[in-house]
Order: sequence, then structure tokens, then C-alpha cells
Amino acid sequence: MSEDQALAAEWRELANRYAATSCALERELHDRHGIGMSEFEVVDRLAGARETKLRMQELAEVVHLSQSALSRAVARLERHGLVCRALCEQDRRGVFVALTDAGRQRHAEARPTQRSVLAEILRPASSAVTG
Amino acid sequence: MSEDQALAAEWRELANRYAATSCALERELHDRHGIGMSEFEVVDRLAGARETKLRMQELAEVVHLSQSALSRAVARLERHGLVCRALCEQDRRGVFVALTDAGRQRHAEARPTQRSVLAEILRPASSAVTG
DNA sequence: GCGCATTAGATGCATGCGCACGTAAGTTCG
DNA sequence: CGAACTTACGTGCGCATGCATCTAATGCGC
Repeated sequence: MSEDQALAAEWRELANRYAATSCALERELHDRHGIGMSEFEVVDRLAGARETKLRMQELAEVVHLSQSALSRAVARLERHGLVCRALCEQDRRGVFVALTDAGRQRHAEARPTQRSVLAEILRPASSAVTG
Repeated sequence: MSEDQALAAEWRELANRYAATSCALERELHDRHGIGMSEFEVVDRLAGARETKLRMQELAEVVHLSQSALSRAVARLERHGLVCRALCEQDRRGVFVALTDAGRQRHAEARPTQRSVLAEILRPASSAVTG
């Protein structure tokens, strides 16, 4: 098999795995918790951060969203009461984003869903395949 | 490290790799050949197929698109003259999709771009990292 | 202090996507 | 044959995204 073909095969497998996972995540998170994958990602990062609040910029660095998409995702979360924005006093162009109590709770509810989806898709259980 | 954390880390790495690759592919294919990643995927599958024409359904099985998204992607390709649709005589609900000469040529032009992007992203060259 | 470039974030716009549904063709059962 | 069901594909709609651009705040040179 040529290197080209190996490369294409690798890419297809990557795309397959990503599509299967993101698709399942999107559906489960939406149906069971009313949030999308991007929104969960934001909430999850906030919940896992050392600080209680993060700058938009810090979020943008770790989430797979363009700056504009992140701005809108945070806007949606804010509309749903899961995060709140606060001005940054040091640099008044900046915006801090922090989880609300409702946001923390929603994250606590949704995280097990995410983990179980990940486990199911990334660790094809109940099979003897050594992968 | 807990299994949960390992799972989350694995998912993040998968998402990172996918995002980097698809993003670069999308940009390069668009800028240099005027087609998107999904459209290239369709053309690539057609070019690599044993038959000269495929049913929408066959395409839908291998491409990471919903049936409706595929329908529109093929419509775009048809508008650009890269594929043509033909009725299936055996099952007149069905639609065959085939590459045109222009489509074959565009594919021949775009494939090297795709391969070089894949090589660059999936095989982080000029580095001693063993992966 | 006053312009000018830069940076942080928001937004108009065009586009692609999935969902739900519509239409047409095939199939099944009586 | 004919009614009900299923399948294959197209389409209206709402939504999320990226790009380009806008606004506001900061910093820099003078």
C-alpha cells in the first residue's frame, strides 16, 4: 500500500471516529440536557478551570470554535442562564465568563451523559476486538 | 488518572486532530480549487469507485453527510458542472451520480492538495517526535 | 494630550448542515 | 387491481459556523 493510500485511510478512520462520536454526543446532549456539543465544551472547560471565571480569549484557545462562534455560544449559554458575563476591570475590552449555579448543575447532569457516550463510542465494549 | 479522564483526554485529542485537519483541508481545497471538503469527498469517492456512477444511497453510506446534505452537495457539484445526475431505469426513484470530464479533471487537480495537507497535518514532519 | 495601530469581543451576511416533511416510485397483502 | 406501507430523494426551515467588518478600549509615538 502506498503512503498516499495509507494517509487517506488514516484520515478516513479519523473522520469516521470523529463523526460517530460528535454525532452521538450532539444528539444525546441535546435530547437529554438541551445543550449542544459546543456549549457543553464551554461549560466543561469552565467547570474544570482553576479559576471560577475565564476570559473569552482563554476559552477560545481551548475550544474548537472560531472567536465569533464562541461569542455566540456564550450568548446562548447566557440566554439559558447557564453562564454569566462580567466586564474585566483591568482591561475593559475583555469579558469574563463564569458558570452560574444553574450552569454548574447542568454540567453535573450532562457530564455523565458525555462520559457514557464517549465510553460507548471510543471503547467499543462488549466485544473481544483488541482494536 | 481515572478512566474518565483518560476518555476525555482521548476525545479531546481526537477532536483536535480532526479540527486541525478538516479546517486545513477545507481552506486549501476552497482557496485553490473552489470546492469544499464535503464536495471533494463526494468527487473522490466517485473517482475511486469501481463503477463510473453511484447511487445517492451508496454515496450516503460512505460520506459523512446526512441524506439531505448529500443531496445538496451533489446539487452544488452539478451546478458547477463537476458531476451529472441520471435517472436509474431499474428503480426510478433512484438517482445515479457520475463524474463529468470537468469533474475528473478537478479531482485530479485537487487530490494532490488533499494529500499534501493530510501529510502535513497527520505526519507532523520536520520534527523528531516519534508520535 | 492627540492621532494611529492593535486587540477584545460583537455582529451582518452568506453558507452548509440536520430535521422534518413532501413527492414519487416501488412493494406487500387482500 | 387497489389501499397501505416503505423507500429514495428533494426541499422548507431553523440553526450554527466562518469570514469580514464594526465598535470600544488599550498602547505607542510624538
